[in-house]
Amino acid sequence: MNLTIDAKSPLPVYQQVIQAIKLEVLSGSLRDGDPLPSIRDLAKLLRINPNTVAKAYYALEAEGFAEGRSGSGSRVKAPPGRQDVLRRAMLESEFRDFLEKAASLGFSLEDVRQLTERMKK
Amino acid sequence: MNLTIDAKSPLPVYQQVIQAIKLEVLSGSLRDGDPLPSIRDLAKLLRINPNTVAKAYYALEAEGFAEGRSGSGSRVKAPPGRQDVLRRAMLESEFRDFLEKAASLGFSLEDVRQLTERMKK
Amino acid sequence: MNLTIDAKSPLPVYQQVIQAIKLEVLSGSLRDGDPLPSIRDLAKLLRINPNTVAKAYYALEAEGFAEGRSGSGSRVKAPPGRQDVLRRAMLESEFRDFLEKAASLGFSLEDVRQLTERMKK
Amino acid sequence: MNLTIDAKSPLPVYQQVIQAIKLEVLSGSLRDGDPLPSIRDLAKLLRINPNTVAKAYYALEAEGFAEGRSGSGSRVKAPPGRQDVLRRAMLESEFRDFLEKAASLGFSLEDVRQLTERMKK
DNA sequence: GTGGTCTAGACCACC
DNA sequence: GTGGTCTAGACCACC
Repeated sequence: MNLTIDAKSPLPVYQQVIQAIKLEVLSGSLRDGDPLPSIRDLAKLLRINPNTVAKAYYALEAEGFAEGRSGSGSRVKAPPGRQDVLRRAMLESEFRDFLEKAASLGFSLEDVRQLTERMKK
Repeated sequence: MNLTIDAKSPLPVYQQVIQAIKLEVLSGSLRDGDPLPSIRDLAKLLRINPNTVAKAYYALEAEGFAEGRSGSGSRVKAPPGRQDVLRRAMLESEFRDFLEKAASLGFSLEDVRQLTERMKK
Repeated sequence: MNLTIDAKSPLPVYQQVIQAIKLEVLSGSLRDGDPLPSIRDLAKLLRINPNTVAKAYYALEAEGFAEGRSGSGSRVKAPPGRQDVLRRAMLESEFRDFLEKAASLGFSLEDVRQLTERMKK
Repeated sequence: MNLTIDAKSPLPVYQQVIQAIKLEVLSGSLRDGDPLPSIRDLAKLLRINPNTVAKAYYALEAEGFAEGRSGSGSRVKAPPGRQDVLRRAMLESEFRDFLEKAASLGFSLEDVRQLTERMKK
């Protein structure tokens, strides 16, 4: 678990927690059955309120990314479907978002391609 | 002016308006001295509250992207500095954000480069 | 809207609110587009915390039974599918639950039928 | 003894145990003086914590449905009063609850009667 | 006014 | 210890 909270982000804190954990699952850092930190521990670590973590965990459960029983902690539940396909889909979705912003700044896909070439060096 | 509002976005509506207008200026669609739509017109167009537009215009003035007196409408004020340099800087900043997300999904710059190659075709 | 909260019920308060509103929708008392009471008003009416009502409304939105925008209140969203079919399905599901309890008490469907006959009179 | 525990039920586990045993007594499956399984055995069988079973047994004793000293196991104590009268009372109480739910869905006693007729076939 | 988010702190059932 | 629920009260964006 390697996640940080950006209090200034427009994305609500509990959604940042959701995103971060989803990414860990999709990138393979967290696998099916792995224990998640307890609500209180994660809250302490991130210096946020336990209720906020609970809200995130609750949403993760509703989306099938976690499972928790009273008294025995929460665990990761990798969603059905191949993880690599989901990862790829998320990457392409993010890339399209980026291309849209680039376009509104007046840059083309070719400009972006050149940017990647320059950064490689 | 070609901007749309996403009510569900975590980014507050007035900030979406600010961003959109800044992009228009940096991309050259809006130039120094161009008139901005009246608060009422823009509010009607975007179906948002005039107060929200007013708040955005006020912020744009504070940042030096617009200037206007009540009664005579608002006008674009292109910030000092070369627009193309600013545009480029924004592109690169957005690209770095995207690369960070890609990295957290486990993808490298090389993976992204290949993605641009595939999209070119 | 005619709902009461039973503080002693094992069913959490926010779930009681969810159930009650779903029933109103399925029974036709609340129709698509009808306004729901504001979170604060309903909280005052039921003498519960606004957060608890908000949690219920949030869940109703997630399930497609309501829709709410900041600043303009929440509205009922009747789910797709014929209401009468859903109502009937809920009735039968509740009836099966009841029959199960009756069975564990040692009563048969026939006993239940006789009970309905006696109550008719 | 034929009882199952639903961990997701809003009814606390220990209360589910209490209910189940009461039903066994009222339906005559368990009779005055019959031995109850040991706390450890029942806990193992239901895969719940022995403390939870102990809590249920303790409550049953308080309500006069069981009696037992540590070391010698617990025994059923059928409450005074005719069992069939109690059974009937519980059935009718459950039925009234069901009718209330049916009513809130917009169904009448007559609708329920027709439902039992259809299920008979 | 409206809903959305968050903190601080409490109590519960279960472990 | 664990998660689940709830209250009281705050601040925010939007109306």
